Amino acid sequence: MRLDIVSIDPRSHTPVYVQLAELLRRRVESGDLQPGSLLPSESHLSQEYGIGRDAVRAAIALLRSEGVMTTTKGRGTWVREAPRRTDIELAPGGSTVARMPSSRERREMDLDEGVPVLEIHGPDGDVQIRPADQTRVTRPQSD
Amino acid sequence: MRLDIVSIDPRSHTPVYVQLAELLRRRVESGDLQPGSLLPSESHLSQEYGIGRDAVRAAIALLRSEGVMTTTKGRGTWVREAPRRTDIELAPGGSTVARMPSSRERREMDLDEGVPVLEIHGPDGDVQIRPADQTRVTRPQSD
DNA sequence: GTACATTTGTTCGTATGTATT
DNA sequence: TAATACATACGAACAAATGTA
Repeated sequence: MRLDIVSIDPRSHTPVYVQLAELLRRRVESGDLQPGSLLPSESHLSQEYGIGRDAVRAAIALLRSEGVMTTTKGRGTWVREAPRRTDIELAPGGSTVARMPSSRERREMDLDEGVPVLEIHGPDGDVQIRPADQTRVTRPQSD
Repeated sequence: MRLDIVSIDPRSHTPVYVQLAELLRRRVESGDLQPGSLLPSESHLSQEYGIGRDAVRAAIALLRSEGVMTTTKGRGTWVREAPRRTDIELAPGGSTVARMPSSRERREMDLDEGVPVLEIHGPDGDVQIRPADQTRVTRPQSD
């Protein structure tokens, strides 16, 4: 049973698209919208909430940038299913940093929006770049 | 050898806003636009390149999402200055993953757009969340 | 303290292009 | 082919934040 906010107030000081994003995020977090499930179309959401299509698109873009949703042109928007993470052992003397990929890297590695990359540096200056949503960097209990 | 794009072709199959983003990114990478420097206003860029303001905003939004630019309402857009990274030693038996922060986390930690967070898990289940652009996770050469 | 100019933010309207079913 | 859905792009208007005279 849900008592969440189900309508949007255009007179609020909070932008309409932020309200919609929060509403949708809450539905994901509560399990009401399961990973893999399809969202209503932009036009549908636009009409359902009585807001402009730009606002719907902005809300979805925000959630995409957080890695919560993923959109396919001509098909629709889904709640993103995060892939399983593979453990990578950080070498002695190694290090790792995270950052957002450039557009080119995102294209070449076929990354969803809102997915960072991990730069894993070995002790000899070698660098490995991996999708952050598929990676967990570990250090073993004892060497 | 590639000649840099210095103008924008509205008939190209590459979207206008992507062309502008690439153009600006190249100017940053080449050092022509230094970190900390102010971009021309959206209206100025719109007129200079003969494109709509929406396209300019989309280009800048793209660069923000990559952590390249940062924008302040009412003031302008700057080339982002990345902070210095602090080393965090990954504990034996610990692990770390990277992801994008939620809107709330971004607000609470005062993170720029396009900045991931690192979840640093200790061996005892404790979790530390740090801005990825200020953090380097290391493992010492020998324990 | 006010008023103003500048700049970014939000929203709507409209049109066209591209991808999928 | 047709219908549906997302992507790009233009214009326009007003709101909100900032800095300055």
